[in-house]
Amino acid sequence: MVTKANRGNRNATSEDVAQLAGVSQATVSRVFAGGANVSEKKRKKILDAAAALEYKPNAQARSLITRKTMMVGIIMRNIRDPFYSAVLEIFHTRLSPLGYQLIFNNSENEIIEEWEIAKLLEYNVEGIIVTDALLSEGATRKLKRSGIVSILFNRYAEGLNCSAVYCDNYLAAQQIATYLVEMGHRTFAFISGPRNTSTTVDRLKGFREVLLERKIKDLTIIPGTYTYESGFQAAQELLTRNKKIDCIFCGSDIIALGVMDAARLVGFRIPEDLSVVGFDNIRMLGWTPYPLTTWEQPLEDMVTSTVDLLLKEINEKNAVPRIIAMKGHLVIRNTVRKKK
Amino acid sequence: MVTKANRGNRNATSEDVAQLAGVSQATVSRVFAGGANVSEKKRKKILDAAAALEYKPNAQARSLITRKTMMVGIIMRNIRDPFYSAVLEIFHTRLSPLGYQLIFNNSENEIIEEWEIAKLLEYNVEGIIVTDALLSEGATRKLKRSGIVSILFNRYAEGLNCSAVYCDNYLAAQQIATYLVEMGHRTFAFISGPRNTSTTVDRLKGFREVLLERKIKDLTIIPGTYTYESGFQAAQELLTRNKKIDCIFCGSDIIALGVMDAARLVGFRIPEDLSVVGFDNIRMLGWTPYPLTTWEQPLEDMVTSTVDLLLKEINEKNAVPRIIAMKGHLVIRNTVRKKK
DNA sequence: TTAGTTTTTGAATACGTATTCATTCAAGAT
DNA sequence: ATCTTGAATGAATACGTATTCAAAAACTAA
Repeated sequence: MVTKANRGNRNATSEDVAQLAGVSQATVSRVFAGGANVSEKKRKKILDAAAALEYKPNAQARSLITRKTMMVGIIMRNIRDPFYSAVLEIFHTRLSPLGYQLIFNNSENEIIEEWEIAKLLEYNVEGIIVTDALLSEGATRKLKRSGIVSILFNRYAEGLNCSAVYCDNYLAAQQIATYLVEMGHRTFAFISGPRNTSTTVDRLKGFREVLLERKIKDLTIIPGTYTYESGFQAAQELLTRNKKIDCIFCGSDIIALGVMDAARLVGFRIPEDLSVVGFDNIRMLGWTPYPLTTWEQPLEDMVTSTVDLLLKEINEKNAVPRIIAMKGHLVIRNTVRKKK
Repeated sequence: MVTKANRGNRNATSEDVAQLAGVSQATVSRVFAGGANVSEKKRKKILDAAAALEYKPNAQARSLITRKTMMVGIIMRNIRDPFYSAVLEIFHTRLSPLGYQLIFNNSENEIIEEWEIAKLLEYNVEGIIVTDALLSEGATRKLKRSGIVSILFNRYAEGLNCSAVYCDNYLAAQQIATYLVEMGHRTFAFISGPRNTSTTVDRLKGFREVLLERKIKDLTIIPGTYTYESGFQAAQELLTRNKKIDCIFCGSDIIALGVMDAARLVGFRIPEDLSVVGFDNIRMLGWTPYPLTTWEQPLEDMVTSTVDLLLKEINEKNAVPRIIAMKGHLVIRNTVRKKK
């Protein structure tokens, strides 16, 4: 038998609570939505009734009326890279206390197309964070028209009308190059991520500029995919050529690990025979086989900025997209040969 | 001016589409909800109108009426462990094509309490997956009462009335122990995860049984936390004692990496001076410094089983909780000394 | 006391969809 | 032509909440 009390085993609603507490549904709502004035006496009664019925507000019904879902979508590439696992963890740590739920999406694509955000649109997320990838023009337009904020993390695109937070790769590459040259290196290789991404382009630009200034021309470029295997394979190629190479600059730490393992396998000692520099400063670098000199991305700060930007754009309708570059710094360990 | 057409910049609704197509809202709904019969002529008109207005169904409104949110919560510990990054990726790969959205939650707790699932309840997820942790009794009861399915991944609890999918640790430990004894080892250490978890208890049981059978009593147990640092430190302790140890069995690959690095640092060669066995078979083990012999968990199959179970319990009201053990197998690489 | 002010409250409504129910429509059988 | 049947449709309703509006209640000041 379905009585008023058990409602066929459905969860209690504000209506049920109202009935038990002897008030109207509106008053119950006022208690749980916060803000509005409710007399202490009734508030207490309502809270008691709610506890008795194990009442919890229904998020779907709520967002239907408030037009706020308090959900954010995150689309990640390369979640298996420890750098990005950390990114995800930190995003959750930041967003959860603000009451946002995080809808996780994995993608293997360099550019996120419309079909990949379709479900997030249906669910009316308030914002979308994209890490290590771009949004297609179509996707960006669609988001804009739907009034959904989007932010690129660790990538940016000039014409795209989309906010971004990234590590200043141009500056980083300049400083890395300067350091390497000062340490006496003359012939370089750069194992990058995919071509034509802001990350790769900026790093290449910064690195090249420094070399040009010093009249060094010896730079081999091998685009890769930010994976261990990609680094391993590129290094094998590089090191079995006739040409001697002083130093390999890697687009990510994971690439660098592949490079180091490949190099050691062919008999190169690091840093005596070959210097290696990474990028990211993932936690693993504290592990003994990989004392990698690298560029630390200010991960926590980058996430904080991203979340700030997200909130700002969610609240300020028509905010102008911003692109924020963050600095980072060189972490010197033990994979770059000292000056002779 | 707010006209019928632009509705103050809100997204188009089924009502808008209906109006433009010259049909009723009900018919529009029938087209998008699928199943029901609609004449080809009108269907075409509706789809055209929907495309013109960029209509997409509103998930919140839909779930309010269908009582299905098509959302699943996942609560993960140790997301930085590559094993669990992979787990997350695979869960997404499996669930996404089924139309489920994945709400990601991170937790550092061994036991998930009620407050950690509260938001997921408000959002009416249809199920909750918990990896590498348990649900508290209170949380389990609450979920049950709310009609939300919960499944433990890689843990189980006897009395908890909660489904689980895990790797048969008892069996695994038995086979590992057998292998190690046959290889001639006699003194052992086991660096486990946290005490009193099913994982640790089962492995210990299996390992001990085999040793007992062979009258070997030399087993030192050090509980840890499934981290590199935990393994590193435990190994340092173990190896600087007077007591000689043949072989260390590690609760996870990541622990084993810490152990190997610590051992090498103290001058032990692996496997000549010390054998090490891991658990999980994470991808990193293909990397050259860590040719770890380990137990492979059938990751893909475990996720598949978990998803199957999840769907089954979501659809069959009152399904009996099931606990599924999966087998896995030994992967022999190069960190266990061969029989003399 | 009374008039005026503020706070508290409930009835009614809207959010955007799926579904029920009754009605219309088209087609096939006689 | 009529009757029967099944498909196609629209009107109305429900899902569970927040919010508006007007009424009621509780204070304040005189």
